[in-house]
Amino acid sequence: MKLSTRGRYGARFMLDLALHYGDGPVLLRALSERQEISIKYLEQLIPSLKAEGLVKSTRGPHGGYHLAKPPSEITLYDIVSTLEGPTNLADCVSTPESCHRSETCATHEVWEDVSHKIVEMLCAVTLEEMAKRQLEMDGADTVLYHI
Amino acid sequence: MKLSTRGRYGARFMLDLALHYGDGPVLLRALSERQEISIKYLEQLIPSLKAEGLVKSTRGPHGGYHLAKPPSEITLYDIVSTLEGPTNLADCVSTPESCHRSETCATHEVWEDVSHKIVEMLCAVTLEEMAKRQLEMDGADTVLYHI
DNA sequence: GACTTATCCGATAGGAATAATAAGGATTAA
DNA sequence: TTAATCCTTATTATTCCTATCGGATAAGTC
Repeated sequence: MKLSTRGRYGARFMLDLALHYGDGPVLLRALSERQEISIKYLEQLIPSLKAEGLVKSTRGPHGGYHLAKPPSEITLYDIVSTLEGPTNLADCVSTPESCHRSETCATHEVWEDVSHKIVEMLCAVTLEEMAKRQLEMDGADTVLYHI
Repeated sequence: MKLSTRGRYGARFMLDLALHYGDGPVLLRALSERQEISIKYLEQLIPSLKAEGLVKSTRGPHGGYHLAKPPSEITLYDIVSTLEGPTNLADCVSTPESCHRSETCATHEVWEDVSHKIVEMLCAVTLEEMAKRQLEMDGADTVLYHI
């Protein structure tokens, strides 16, 4: 039922890139410090995100990572499914042949229905929207601190 | 993202009881054979379901298990949350203090939103509905076999 | 062309959770 | 007395998660 750190850390990584979209490459070390996630762990997630065409990189000095597309074109579903595989409640949803009961099992149908709705919800959330939300939260904080 | 076997097998166990609701106690050995789940594993799940008031038992000869309430009053959420704990995408949803970033993290808000909607979906599915679905599937099968 | 900076790649390892089985005996009720 | 649940303990394999180390490769910089 829970996401693993791959999906959760990956979402934070991508959100950070979205917040710096258009500013040139983001230095991994700086991102790692902001998000409090080890560089080495992020390095494990990045290849999948690159292969999926969500992230690009620039090597060498002043290099780093940046989104491969505008934040409005990247959804939470893209990120989570890339890093964790199919976002289903049970394996029988994506591979019905994994359980010989699939065709005659009412629970299979229910897992399918709920899983499909979860996919819809994740698809509905874009990085643009998340970045907006983050900026609003940061703004609210600033106001509080200045009282 | 996936449910564990506790939630999935638990759902099958409860659905089987729902299908025999009103017929007296269901013999665990018979249910175990129908559902292809070992008795010993089911015995691990049952105490939680009893403690939550979802299942009752009758000991001795002709004993077995039966639902503690009508199938219409038991939801999939009752079953899954009893057997797997909070149905959240991240721990920070149920226990925000588990991550010091919760208050200033946009991903936290998103996990919260999606998790709440998942809860709503699971609450909307009753055992009565699932039993109905199962009977319809079985009926369809029967028709096919008789062609 | 040497040097530096940063990404890239592979291997590994501890730890936790999951999944399933097993054995044996206590308890209850027909 | 017998058939069933109930309860405890143990064990075992397996997978997943998380994190870290060391070095290879590429691209700018001087």
